[in-house]
Amino acid sequence: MTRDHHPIEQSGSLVTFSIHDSAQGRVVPFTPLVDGEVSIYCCGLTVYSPPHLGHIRKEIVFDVLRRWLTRSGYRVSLIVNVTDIDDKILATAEREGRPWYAHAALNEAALHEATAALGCLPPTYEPRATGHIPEMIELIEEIVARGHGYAAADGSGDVYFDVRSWPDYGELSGQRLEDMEPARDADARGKRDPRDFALWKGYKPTDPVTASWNTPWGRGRPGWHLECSAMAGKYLGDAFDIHGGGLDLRFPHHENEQAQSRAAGRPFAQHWMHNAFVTDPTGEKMSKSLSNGMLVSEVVQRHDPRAVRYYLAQPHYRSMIEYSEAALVEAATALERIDSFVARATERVGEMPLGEIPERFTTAMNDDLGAPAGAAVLHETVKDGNRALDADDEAAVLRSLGQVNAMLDVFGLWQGDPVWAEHGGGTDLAPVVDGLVTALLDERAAARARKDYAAADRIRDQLTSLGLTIEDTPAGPRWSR
RNA sequence: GGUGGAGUGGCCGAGAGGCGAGGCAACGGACUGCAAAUCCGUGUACACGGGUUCAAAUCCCGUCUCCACCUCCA
Repeated sequence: MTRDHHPIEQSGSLVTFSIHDSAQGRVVPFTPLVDGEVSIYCCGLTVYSPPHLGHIRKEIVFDVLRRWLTRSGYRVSLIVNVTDIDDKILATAEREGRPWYAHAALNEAALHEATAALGCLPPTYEPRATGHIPEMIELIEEIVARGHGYAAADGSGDVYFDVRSWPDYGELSGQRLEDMEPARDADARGKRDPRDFALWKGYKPTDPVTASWNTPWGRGRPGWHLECSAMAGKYLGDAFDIHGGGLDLRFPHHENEQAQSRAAGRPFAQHWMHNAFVTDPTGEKMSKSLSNGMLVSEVVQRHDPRAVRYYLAQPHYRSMIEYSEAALVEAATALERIDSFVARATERVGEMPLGEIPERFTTAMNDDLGAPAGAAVLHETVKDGNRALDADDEAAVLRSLGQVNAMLDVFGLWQGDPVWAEHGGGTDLAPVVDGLVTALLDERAAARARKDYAAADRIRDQLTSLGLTIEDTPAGPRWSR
């Protein structure tokens, strides 16, 4: 595997990875702050509910980004936080009658189950908001000391960011302060401007005491935006390369993160990447509240998890995916075609090589993660490989197979990837099944030999009705699934 | 009111001035006992109306429809 070469040396010329920087609204060449390393902070989930298809798309998008940059020779640090304290967690936990932290832990476990099921590598580190209160307090102190934050005048214990003290406020989302809809926040709660946002939220008697921490401004809990700034700073430093997240976080979350971090004197993210949504079957954004069979745990009951991953990874990350069950089935069929080539080619050459990545695939992925164009190259390579298989050109089969595996690996779909290894559990019946099916196929072969096609077809129909596919190849019958 | 995005063949889904990405489905052919798989072949697609250009899905103007954000939503 040639994974360690430095990108600069790749094919003798400078590698030109470009990304769409949402802050600039265009695709720009990417140059990391530290040569050969990429630092990425990606807003994780607020764990008040199990993840649905839309949530998991973000995990897959950034997993593919990370795999691609790693494959390109970079050392990648991917920090994905878990927001384990916020209004919705408190509210949902109370409604469901369990402590907020237990509720968060439960849904964090569901998140991990979902990411593992869909083959996402664990991030470099996954900090929890509640584990970083000291870092948050430090950050607030810096902001206040520089005159961009203030404790609420009403003595509530709230601490706000003063948006009017920060001229660049609105820069990231391309909005001007005066155009913004004034917050529909009826009670100003001691704010200087209705658009000021909370850095820290003072303790309210309706909150559980366990959801509060002591600070120089009194007891309370962190504001959502502040958490991310503090965690990004701790693990990636004052400046880092890429900040990612869902499109809906661009404003206010990311705008606020950037404002408060820079107001504290930290350069913060150099580039912003935002992935688009998965819409629900009515064409609207999938919301957390309606769980109409879109939870990851439900979808993987209906479909092969690798097919689900393919379905979410193949469209461009900035395009909306209009979810439909039919489209998912279609994606599964397309992946089956690839898998079927891999299976037959692997049988032929007797190994699972991870080969070179075709140039066109590299070009596609370097252009703002052009997954669709990359997938097209993948399919064309499968076709090449199938032709080679038909032509008995073993060298060409080996080459195509290596390329296909390498491209699958970038998408996190390579079957040799440990993320797809079966996690044990129960007796492995595979050899038994294999033996039984082989015995039946032998019987069918005998029937065919004596031209008793009725008997032969009966056996095949029987196996087909069990969900197996029987193919007669020049090398004899093979069965799958 | 402000900001951003989208409308592509039966379906999904790229592209962004000239040679029809790719997949799924369909049809024809090869192969097969029949199939399956595979290969070969088959498509006058770019919301609508104007315009610019030798050439427009791609640029400009206008219209319609949809979506997102401006509410602690990936």
